Amino acid sequence: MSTAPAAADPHATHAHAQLDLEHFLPYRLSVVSNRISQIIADTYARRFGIGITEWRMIAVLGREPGLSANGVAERTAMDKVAVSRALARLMERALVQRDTHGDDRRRSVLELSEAGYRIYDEVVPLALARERALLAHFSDEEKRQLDTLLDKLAQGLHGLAHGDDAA
Amino acid sequence: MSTAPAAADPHATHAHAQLDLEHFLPYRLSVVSNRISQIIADTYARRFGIGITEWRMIAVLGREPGLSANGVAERTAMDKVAVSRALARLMERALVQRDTHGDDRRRSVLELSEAGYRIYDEVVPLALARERALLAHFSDEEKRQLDTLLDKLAQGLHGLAHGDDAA
DNA sequence: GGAATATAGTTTCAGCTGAAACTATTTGCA
DNA sequence: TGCAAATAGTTTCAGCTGAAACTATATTCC
Repeated sequence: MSTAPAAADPHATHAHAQLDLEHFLPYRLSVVSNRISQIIADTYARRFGIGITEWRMIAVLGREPGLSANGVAERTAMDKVAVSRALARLMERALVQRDTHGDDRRRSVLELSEAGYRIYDEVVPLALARERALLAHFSDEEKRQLDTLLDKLAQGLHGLAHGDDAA
Repeated sequence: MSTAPAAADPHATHAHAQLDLEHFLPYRLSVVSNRISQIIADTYARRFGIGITEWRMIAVLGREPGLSANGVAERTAMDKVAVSRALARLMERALVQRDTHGDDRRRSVLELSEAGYRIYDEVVPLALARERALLAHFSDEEKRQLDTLLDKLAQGLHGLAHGDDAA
């Protein structure tokens, strides 16, 4: 906190509780994460005309063809409404083909079209390059740490969700 | 990648590029961060009827009374439209008072009302408790690492924003 | 077999969001 | 002084989002 100009009002320094947003983990995480997402989304939008949701869908379908819409939702942390809408957009542009599952006609069977794979093959190296750029100044040790810490944060969330009255 | 079921389609294993969303940093950051924000937002909404934007505004005004709307925007990483709307909601509920700056009548001078401070004083300890809960299983060393790594990620972003054609 | 329940996916609705346009005020400068 | 440009903040508009309702199909259980 090098530049923090001390708050002038007595309220801030006396009676009241204190919390600096800049040092508050959920805030910092959110800011960093949203900026990264925004930068990436801009690139995808400009170059391919797709949003984050579409990109995620293309990414999982490129790796696991034949997934159902629900399967996509599970693997992308998106809800089924978002998946349904992304699917509609992708089908409109003929980037994804939909079939119906033989045994269960409620279930869709999704696969990238040739055009979809062309985008996939272009976006994936770009995404990986972005990730490398993001981590350009990280040592191998730091990358490992980041990996571990993110996992640990994710784990901790399960317990956190319902601790509403505990303080 | 312990549980990855090998993709069945030849597309996935041969010719095409490969990227696992689960191991892709921007995706993981986004998922963790959004889940944390969601959990916190739910709590604030249920207990105080305020959203994340309002909470951020209350947080900075509690610490730095007298900020302008622009000052709030700078300190919360929100854009001025979001600030304007959060301000409208907070004033409607009489949680924030607005005055006009003497020397520059465009500029607002914002401060929490008594009711605003009451919420601030209730929310701050709750937020800090949430943060502690999130980091409950982190050693001091891990907390330091997380701090450092987030800073480093944030720094790296400045250079990333315009590297559009580089691959 | 057939009613009740569950599941896959879509649509509707109401609220949120950012970009751009707009108003009001101040600053810069001839 | 007075006009052009900049700044603070608000409003408008168009698109995105999640919850809930809805359709269609499948499963359970009598």
